[in-house]
Parts: sequence; structure tokens; C-alpha cells
Amino acid sequence: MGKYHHGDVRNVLLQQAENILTDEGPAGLSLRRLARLTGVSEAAPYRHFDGKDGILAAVAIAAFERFAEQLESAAESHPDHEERIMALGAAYVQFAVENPQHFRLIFGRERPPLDQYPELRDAADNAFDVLQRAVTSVDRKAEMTLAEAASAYNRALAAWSRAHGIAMLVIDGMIVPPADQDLSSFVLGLLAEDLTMPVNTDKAP
Amino acid sequence: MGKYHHGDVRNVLLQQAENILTDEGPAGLSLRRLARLTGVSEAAPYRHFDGKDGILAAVAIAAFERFAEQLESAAESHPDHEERIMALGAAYVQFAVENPQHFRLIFGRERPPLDQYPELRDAADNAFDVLQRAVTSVDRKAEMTLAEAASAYNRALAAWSRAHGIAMLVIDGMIVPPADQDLSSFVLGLLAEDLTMPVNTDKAP
DNA sequence: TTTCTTATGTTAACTTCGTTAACATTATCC
DNA sequence: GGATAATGTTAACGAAGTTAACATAAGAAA
Repeated sequence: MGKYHHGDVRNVLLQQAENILTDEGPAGLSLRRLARLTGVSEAAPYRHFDGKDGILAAVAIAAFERFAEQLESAAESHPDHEERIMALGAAYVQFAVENPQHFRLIFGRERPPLDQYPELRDAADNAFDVLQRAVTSVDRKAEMTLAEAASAYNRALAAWSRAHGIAMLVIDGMIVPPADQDLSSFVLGLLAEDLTMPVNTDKAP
Repeated sequence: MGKYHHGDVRNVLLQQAENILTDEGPAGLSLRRLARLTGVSEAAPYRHFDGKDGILAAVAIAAFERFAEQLESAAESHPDHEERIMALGAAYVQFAVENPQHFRLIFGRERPPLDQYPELRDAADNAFDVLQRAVTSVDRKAEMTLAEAASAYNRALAAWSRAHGIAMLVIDGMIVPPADQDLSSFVLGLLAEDLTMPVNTDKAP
């Protein structure tokens, strides 16, 4: 009689963990509950993962990969430099809004420490590389000077943090995107706002 | 014989909670440990707070108030509109960097739900009002039209999310501010980057 | 095929946590 | 002074992460 569980327990656990994470977030993901839902003993996950962090790391790696893919495809579909930056920002926020729990997992404090999971570190680095490559790869006829390279790097950071801030504030409910507008045009508008040009209040109608 | 604990337990608990939060973050703040460190029974905190969320809410309220104060004072010290926006952003990030755990508490997912703690909601609203007032209060000789008001609001959102993104990425170690520059000028540089103007690579030396 | 080893399960325990109930003491108000 | 509320305490419950000890399956070695 099949008293023991069969087959590919590791993948079943991972899939189930994905499901739980999606509707309840990293906090609601309890190892014991995961084991129960999977129909396996409460200690079984420890045979396949390095404890709770191990499972979170595995899920986070998958999330980073999807994230990087979506950024990459947004970047590829816009050859123009400026449009590409904007499209990247929109894709960044869109991923966060469509997968808030995954976004929180990969950026939040319950993400397992990068230096304990090299594959997680790699997945993270890869996602950020996509960003930076897309932002800094202007069609360069000449080599960049040092100052230009630094400026390009700063522009990448600025673009990144803008998207990140919007993403965070939106999924935390602090910014509520208008219902009569689609998300990406709202985001594009915010990204393009130039703070150095104050609102003109003296204009006559 | 004084078998029972004396004095102002509530405030001692709060102060101790502040300490724990500062070095270990909301995750490391366990009610039982807090009680033990305070030298009081493990159930005592429940006489003064509505469970763990109650304590976190109290700490978060105090954090919001300090946050708002620092934003306010940054705004007050810069009468010029543009400078004020920038100074606000710098103060925002500075608070996050100097109090990363508090910043995480008031914005993160372990913040108690705003709708269960009206005072927490008020503290949050107040902090954001400071931001929005500072950003939208240009010296207005005329009334703003609807479109101008909307634009001002969007500028406030943009300024806010930029600062928020920088703050988050810096305290998460994703952006490492250069050591040879002070934080606020680094932040000011990032805030002022205008993404719509691409890096010029054709310039001859 | 038989046997040894390893991978994979299971059960049972340990510790910590948040929370509550039941009981004890102190403070406050009439 | 005595009732009543506020503030302590201890003890327990259930859930969590983790580990140890043991059981079974699968595969390599003989």
C-alpha cells in the first residue's frame, strides 16, 4: 500500500508555494500549512529545501526570472532610447501591480539574504542588468567619456528609482491610479514629470 | 513586598519596543521578548496595548510624527518652490537612511492596518499632507484652473514616488550612495535627472 | 539476486510565538 | 472602609519553524 508519497514532491511543493504566495503573500506562507495542503508530512519539505528560506528563495528566483523577461521584452520592443526608458518603467510598475506579492517577495525584507543563496543573487543581478543595459545603451557612435558614463549611470538609477517608488506606493495603496485611464499611461505621465519646471499659476486663461 | 511591577509600564514598554525595533526591525520585535527585557510578565503588555499590532501602531504613530516634523522643517527652510521640492526629497530619503527600520515599519507590510487604528491613519495622512502642501503651494497669485490643479497633484505624486523609490532602494542596499559625496547632494542629483533628455554621446571633446 | 547505501518519508519532540483565561494585587472612588 | 476598576501574574492553547529518530523505497555493488 502506498503509504509514502510518490513522485515529484519538490515541484508540487514549489507550485503550491506559488499558489499560497500569490493570494496571501510571504507572511501567510507557513511551511506546515504548505505541507498539509500538498498532502505530505509536515517535515517532508525539509528533505527538498533548506527550510523556509530555501523555499522562499526558490520562489523568488522564479519571480526574478519572470520579472527580467518582462523587462527585457519591453525594452526590446522600443528601439528609441527615450521610449525604451519609459516603456521599461511602465513594465516595471505593471509587473508590480500584477504580481504584488512576488514583487514584495523579491524586494521586501522577507526575501532570503542574497549572500546565502548565490542563485538568488544571480537572478537579482540579472534583472537589474536588464534595466541598466536598456537605460545606458544609447546608440553610441563614439565612446563615452567618463563623465558621460557616470551621467548615464545616474540616469539609470533615476529611472529605476522612479519606477520603483511608483510601484511600491501603488501596491501599498498610497497612490491610487485613476480608474478612467489605463495604468501604463498614468505611469508614463508620472515618469515624465519634470520637477524642475514649476507649475505655472500666472497664466491668463 | 513589591512583587508587582511599579510605575509607568506602558511608556517603558514603548521605549523598549523602540530600542528593539531600531536594531532588529519589526520582525525581531517579539511581544514575549519585549516583556522579558522590560522585566515584566509575558502577558503584561496586553493590559496596555491591543496585542502586537497595538504596539506596532503606537511605535508607527511616533515614527510618522517624527517623519512629518522633519519633512516640515525641510520645507520651511526653503521658500523657493523648486528648492523646496528638492529639499523635501532629500529629507525624505535622509529619514529613511537614518531610520531604516522605522521607515520600513510605516511603509511596509507589517504596519498595522490603517483602518483599524484611526490615530495611525491620522498620523499617516498628516505626513503626506506635509508633502503635498509643500509641493503644490507655489505662490499663487491667481486661482489654479482644474487642469493646473491636476498637474500640480501629479507633480506631487512624481516627486513623492521618486524620493520613495530612492529611499527604498538605498535602505535595501540596491543602490549604494557614493562614499565620496554626501547623501543629500547625491539624492538631489538623482531627483533632478530629467529622463526625457537622453545622454549625448555625439559630443566632440 | 542479495546486500549495502543513500534518498526520501514519517512521527514525535523541542522551542518560540501570539493570545486568552483565570486568578491576584493595587489603586481609586463612593 | 468597602466596592470596583485597573493592572499584575501564572498557566494554558494552538500554531509555527526546526530537528532527531526511525521507516521505507530505490539503486548501486557484490
